Amino acid sequence: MSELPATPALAAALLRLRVAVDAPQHSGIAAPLDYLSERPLAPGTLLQVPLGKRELLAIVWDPAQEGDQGQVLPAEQLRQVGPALDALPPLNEAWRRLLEFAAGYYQRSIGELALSVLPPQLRELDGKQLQGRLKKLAKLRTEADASAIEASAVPELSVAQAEALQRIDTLMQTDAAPPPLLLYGVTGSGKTEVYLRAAEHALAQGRQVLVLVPEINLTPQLEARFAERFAGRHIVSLHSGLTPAQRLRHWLAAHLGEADLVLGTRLAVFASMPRLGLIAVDEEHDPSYKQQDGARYSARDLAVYRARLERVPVILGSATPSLESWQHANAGRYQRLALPARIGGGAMPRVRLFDMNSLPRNKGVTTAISAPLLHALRQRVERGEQSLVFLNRRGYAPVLHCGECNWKSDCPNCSAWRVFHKEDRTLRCHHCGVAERVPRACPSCGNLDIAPLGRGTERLEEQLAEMLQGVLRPDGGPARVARIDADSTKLKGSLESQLGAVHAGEVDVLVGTQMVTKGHDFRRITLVAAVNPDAALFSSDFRAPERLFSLLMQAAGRAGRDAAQAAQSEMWVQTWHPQHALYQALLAHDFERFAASQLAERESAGLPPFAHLALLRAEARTPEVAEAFLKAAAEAAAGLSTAAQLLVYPPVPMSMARVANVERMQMLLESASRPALQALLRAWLPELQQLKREHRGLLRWAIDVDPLAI
DNA sequence: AGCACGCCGACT
DNA sequence: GTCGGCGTGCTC
Repeated sequence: MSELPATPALAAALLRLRVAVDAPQHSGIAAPLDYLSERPLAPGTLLQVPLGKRELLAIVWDPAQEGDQGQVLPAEQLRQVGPALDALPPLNEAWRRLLEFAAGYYQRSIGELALSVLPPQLRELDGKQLQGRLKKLAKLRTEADASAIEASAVPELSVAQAEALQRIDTLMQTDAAPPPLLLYGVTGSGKTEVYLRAAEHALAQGRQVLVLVPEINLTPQLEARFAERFAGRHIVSLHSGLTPAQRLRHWLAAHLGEADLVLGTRLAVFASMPRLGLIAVDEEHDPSYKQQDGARYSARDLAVYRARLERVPVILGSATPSLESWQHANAGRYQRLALPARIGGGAMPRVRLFDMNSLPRNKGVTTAISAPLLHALRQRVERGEQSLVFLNRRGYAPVLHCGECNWKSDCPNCSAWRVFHKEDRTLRCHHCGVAERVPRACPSCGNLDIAPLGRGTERLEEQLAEMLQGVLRPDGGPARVARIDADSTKLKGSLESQLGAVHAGEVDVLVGTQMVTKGHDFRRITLVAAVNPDAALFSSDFRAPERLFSLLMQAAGRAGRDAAQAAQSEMWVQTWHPQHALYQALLAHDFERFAASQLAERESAGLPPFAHLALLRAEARTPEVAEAFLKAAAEAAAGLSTAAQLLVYPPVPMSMARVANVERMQMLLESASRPALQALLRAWLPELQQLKREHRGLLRWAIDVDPLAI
C-alpha cells in the first residue's frame, strides 16, 4: 500500500489527495502533502499514510485552491495512502477552517496542530478497534438514557440576568454572526446561571454547547452544576487529566453529536461538535487559556474566532475582563452585559489597606502578619468564622542565606534560587526540578548559622499556627490552620479532600496560593487577607498589574458569599504602597477605573491591545549563540516586505535567562497592524529554518504570537 | 520528531 | 575487522 505506484500509467489512474501529516514546524513541512488513493476520501477523514519510514495518523485535507503556491509533484513521485478510519465521520468543514486559521495564525503546520488536539489514543487504533469503541459507546448511550434523573429546581433570575439572557436570545435568533458578549459581573453575581440558561435555550434548539474553564480543578464542580440542571442530557468533559480511554470516549461523544454539553479546558476549544450552538468562556481573563508550549494558541481568542465562523453566540464571562476584551467592548466590537450586584443582596467584602510603613522599623525583621491583622484573625476564630490568608508563593522560604559569607541557595542549572521546603527538608528549584537535602552548614564557608530569607505558604502556615496558639473557637477547641497549594495537593484527590475539610468547617484559618482563589465557593469565609502582594506592582511584566488586580478581586470574592455574613466580611491587603492606583481602585471595587488607567498606560507605551506583539525565542548552551541567531533573524526580517510597518527590538535575555543549563534569549516584534505582523511571520518562517541550520549550537527556536509576558 | 546515512574511536 | 558515537538531512 505504501509503495510508489509501479508505473506512471497506474499513478495516473489514482486520485490525488492532500493530507495534513503530523510533522513538526521545524521539519519544514508546513502545508498538507500530496498522496495517491484508489478511492475518493472526503476531506476530514482520518487515515494512515507513509512518511519516510513511518506510518502516521493523518487527516485528508481540502483540495488545493487556485491561488495556492508551492510546487506540485508529479504523480509518479507520490506514495499511496494507507487504510482510512472511515468508521468515523469526517471532521467537518468548520473544524477544518478553525484548524487552518489557528495553524496559520500561530505559525504551526496544520497536521501538527490537528493531531495534537485529537485524542492521543486515536493514533493507536485501527479501523476495527475503532468500530468496537463506537459500538460500546452506542451501548453506553442507551443505558444512560434509561437512568435519567429529575432535574433540579431552576432559580429565579435577577433583572440584570434576565436582561442579559434576553440579549443572548435575540442574538441566537439572528442569522448573521453575532458579536461576542462580554458578561461582566463580580463573583457571586450569577454569571454561571446565565451560562446555564443560555445553554438551556441552545439545547432546546437541538444544538450542542461548549463551555471552557481555565483549570482542570474547576471542571468537576461546574460539571456537577450542569449535570444537576440538565439531568438526562449527555455531558462530557475534555481536559488533559482524563485517562486516554476517557478522553477518546468523551471526544467521540462530542464528535458524533451525542454529547449535548462539552465542558473543558483550553484544548476543548478544538472539540469537534457538529451541532455547535453556543460557546461560553468562563473567567475569560485567565492566563491559563494561553497554551505555553508547542502551538501557543489562546483558547479564548480561538473561541471568539470559532463562534464567528459557525455563526453562534460566544459569552466571555469575568469579574475582571482582560484588557483586550474590555477594549473590544469599549470600541463596540463586543457587546457588554453587566451583572452589577451579587445575587441575594450579598455585598462585596469591605477592602482595608494596611500600610506596612506604619509598623515600627527597628526590629530588622518584618513580620508576615501585622498586629491588627492578627487581631482580626483571632476574632474570626473566636466567633467560629473562617479566614483565608493568601500568599502567592509556595515553599517555606524562597531562598536560604548565609549571614557570614552571603551565600544564597542558587540553582546550579538555572538563574533562580532554590526554594527551601521544610516539610521534606529539601532545597528545590521550581524551574528545573533539581532537589537536594538542606545542608547543615553553609556550603561555601561552613558557617552553621544559615537562615531562610522571606516566606512562602509553608512558613506562613507554621507562623500562623504559632501566633494563634491558645486562641479558642466558640466550642472550646483550639484554632486550626491548614494550607492548600501545589505541594499540599500533589496526591490525586487531595485537593478535593482538603477543600472538603474547609467546607465541613474543620479549618479556621486557610493559607493558600492562587490555587484557592479560583472558583471555589467557601460559604463561611468572612476574612480574606493578602499578606505580601506588592511584588507585582514593580514587575517588568506589563501584564503583572492586571493579573494582580484580578487575583485580589477574585480572592475578595471568596469572602461573604453567604449573604447573612456578607455585611461583616472583609478583605485585608498588607502593602508598603497603599496609595498605589491599583490598590485605590481595589478599595472601591472599581474595575472600570483600574481598566481605564491601565488602558491609558498601554496606549501611551504602545502595548496590547493597542499594538500587536510576537516574540522570537532562541535557546542555546551559550547566550552568544542564541543572540547571534536572533540578530541574523532580525536582519532577515528587515529585508521582508512588511518590515516598514514593524518594530524589531534588540535581543534580550528572557526574564528567566537560564533554565536547566540552557541559555534563553528573546526578541520582540511589534506592529500596529495585525495583518502586517502576520504577513511578516509567514514570510519569515522559511528564513528562520534556514538560519537554524547555519547557526551551530542553537538548540531550539520558537515563535510566540500574542505572548502573555515579554 | 523519527529514522536514515555517514564517517571516526575502543572492543570481540 | 565492526559496534556505535551522535552530526546532518529528508520525509509527498
